[in-house]
Amino acid sequence: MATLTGGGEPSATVKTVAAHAGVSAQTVSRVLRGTGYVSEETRTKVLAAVTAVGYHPNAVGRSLRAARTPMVGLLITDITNPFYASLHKAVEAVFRERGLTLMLLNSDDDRDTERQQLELLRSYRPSGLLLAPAVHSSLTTDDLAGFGAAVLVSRTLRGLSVPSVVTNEPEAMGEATRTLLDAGHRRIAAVLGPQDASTTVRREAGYREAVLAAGAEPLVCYTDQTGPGARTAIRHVLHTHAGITAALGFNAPVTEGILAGLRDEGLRCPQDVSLVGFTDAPWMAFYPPPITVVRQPVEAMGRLAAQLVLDMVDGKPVAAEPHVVPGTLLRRESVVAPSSRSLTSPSSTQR
Amino acid sequence: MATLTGGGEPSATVKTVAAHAGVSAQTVSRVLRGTGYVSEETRTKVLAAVTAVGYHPNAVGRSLRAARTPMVGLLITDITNPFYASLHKAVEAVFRERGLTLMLLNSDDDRDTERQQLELLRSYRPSGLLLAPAVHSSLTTDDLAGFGAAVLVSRTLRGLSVPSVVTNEPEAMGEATRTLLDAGHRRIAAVLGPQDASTTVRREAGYREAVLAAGAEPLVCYTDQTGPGARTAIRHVLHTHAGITAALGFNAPVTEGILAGLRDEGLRCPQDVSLVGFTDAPWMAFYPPPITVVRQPVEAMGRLAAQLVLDMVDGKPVAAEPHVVPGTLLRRESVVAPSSRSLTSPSSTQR
DNA sequence: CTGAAAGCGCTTACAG
DNA sequence: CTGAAAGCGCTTACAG
Repeated sequence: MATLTGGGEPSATVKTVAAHAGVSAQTVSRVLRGTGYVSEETRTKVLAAVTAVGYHPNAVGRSLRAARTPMVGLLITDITNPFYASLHKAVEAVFRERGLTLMLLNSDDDRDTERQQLELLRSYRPSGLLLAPAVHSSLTTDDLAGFGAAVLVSRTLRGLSVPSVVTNEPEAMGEATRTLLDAGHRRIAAVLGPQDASTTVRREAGYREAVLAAGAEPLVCYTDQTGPGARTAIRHVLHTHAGITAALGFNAPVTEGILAGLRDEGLRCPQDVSLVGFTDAPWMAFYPPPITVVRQPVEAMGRLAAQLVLDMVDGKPVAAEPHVVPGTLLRRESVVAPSSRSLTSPSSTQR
Repeated sequence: MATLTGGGEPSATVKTVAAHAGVSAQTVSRVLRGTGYVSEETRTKVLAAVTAVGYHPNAVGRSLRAARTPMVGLLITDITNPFYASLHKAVEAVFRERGLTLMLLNSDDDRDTERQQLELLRSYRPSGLLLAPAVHSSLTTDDLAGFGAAVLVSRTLRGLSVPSVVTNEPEAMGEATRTLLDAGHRRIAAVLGPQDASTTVRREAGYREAVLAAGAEPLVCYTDQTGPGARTAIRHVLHTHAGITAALGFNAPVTEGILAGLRDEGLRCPQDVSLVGFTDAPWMAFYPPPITVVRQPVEAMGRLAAQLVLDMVDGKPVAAEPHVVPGTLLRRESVVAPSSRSLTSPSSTQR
């Protein structure tokens, strides 16, 4: 059996290069950074020496001297949520162009893990931070001092006076709800995220306002915003509240969970239960039926949030009020008029 | 309008703490790292000083002295591919436990971006690297020297003699193909990934062997392994090859794209075209019909790959041969016997 | 246009 | 059990 172990000969430094080129270390530094005047001859000599000795710059040395690392943290709750994966991709593209590294950190939506990860990030002396706070986050404005540029994305947090980028959740959720009301639905279940998350609060507000304006009764349940959680939740609400003919999904995983739960109960979408999701996913476009959904502009949110961080890094003033990027309702085929089934109890259709 | 700019007062260092506690800097260091003998009294004094002056360790200083950063890179092609998102999550969990930071890098499946990102990672003097190489990667074993511990995940690369973690792709793909053959299908389209990717090569081999053993004709097409790419590809192959009654999807996004393409063509799954996917996704379990799929053990692959890096970091020997984690076929409802439609041209069903 | 000196924050030998 | 000294690799003033 062939085996390998971690190797590692001492690597070349600016000094090695300097010695090889017959110049000083800071001349090497000047050539590499492209700053200050260097004669063309010296420049060529140095570059030749760089390849000759196989020199690779050491970011750690540079960062120590510069007091800041050209790195921005992105602290989210779960990378397997496609919304955050797309957010990471959009943010990374902006930063890469500017020569900044993006460091991804997972909080698992846990308050202590969040603090721990933030402490880790802080130890690298990053230039900035993009943060989607954990549900019961204990972070304060003081905790975010020292990150220089800090910006909230998607979720906000009471008492954190930091710029933020969000969607027009109340309006978008209101529109989604009215789509169902207009189709004739009166008993519409809203399957939301964690009760105290700002995203839940804002989306619930839009839902309640629309439902109450139509003289209907709000039917909400809270979940951990995962598919399995939503699957259990929708089944429970169907059993405890008779006559539900429509549902609203908090995010893409929750919308998945609702469809799974409906299937568990032997209910069809949209014939038995109409559905509107919040946050699009590729499969929703060709699912039978294609799912009507509020498209969250995740790329735009990511780019804007990244730009705010860059502006703050550059010392430009940034508005402290939330920056709102509007979502749009994509009308597909998962909403139809309620059927007569709505009058029978769901348990009668179970096997 | 309230405005904020990036702040940042000079932060406390070990010296600040030392002065406050009336001890030396390296005593502070000893207390913080928990190494060597320190009297209980000194220890208490130092810890009090740490909170008093608001000290936060600087990883940059530590890394410079230690020559290695407690950081491992994970270089993948696209974080919005759920397989890689889950891989990141699994790997991160293992490393977090060991106090290692995971740094996510995107290559966009581009050879130059891959080199660029690797160079960036190298500048941080990381302790290791987990790599899913780009399709036309130009990396050599030499390029990976200096990363100490390097391990390939999911994809391998000819000429790279580095430990790797893969699935039993030929066997699993063979089994998936035989499921379709056994149901009576003879014209089975395999919608694969990029032609030169090791994953494509291995899965195609399993497909071809099974098809040829059954005396049928292989029908393969290559894609960029994204949903939109697969959507175009399946439509094209349906038009150029008459009588196709079944399809095999290379990964989750490709399986999505196949379903979208079938819908475009007015074809139903499974009545008109049976389907088997490679790599599971949550929505596949309750899609109508639930999709039969080869489940890739992504968490197990991630944990194993992470463990190999840890072993190499610890100087333990690691087998250079590929480490194979077996996938399993999940039989759901997207495979049925071919119908008579198979005798009509797909264009006749278009509107 | 180029170089000698100092220091970023930390930890590793080496002395007491 | 504790401290004075040196140095990790780089870049920033400061001189020539």
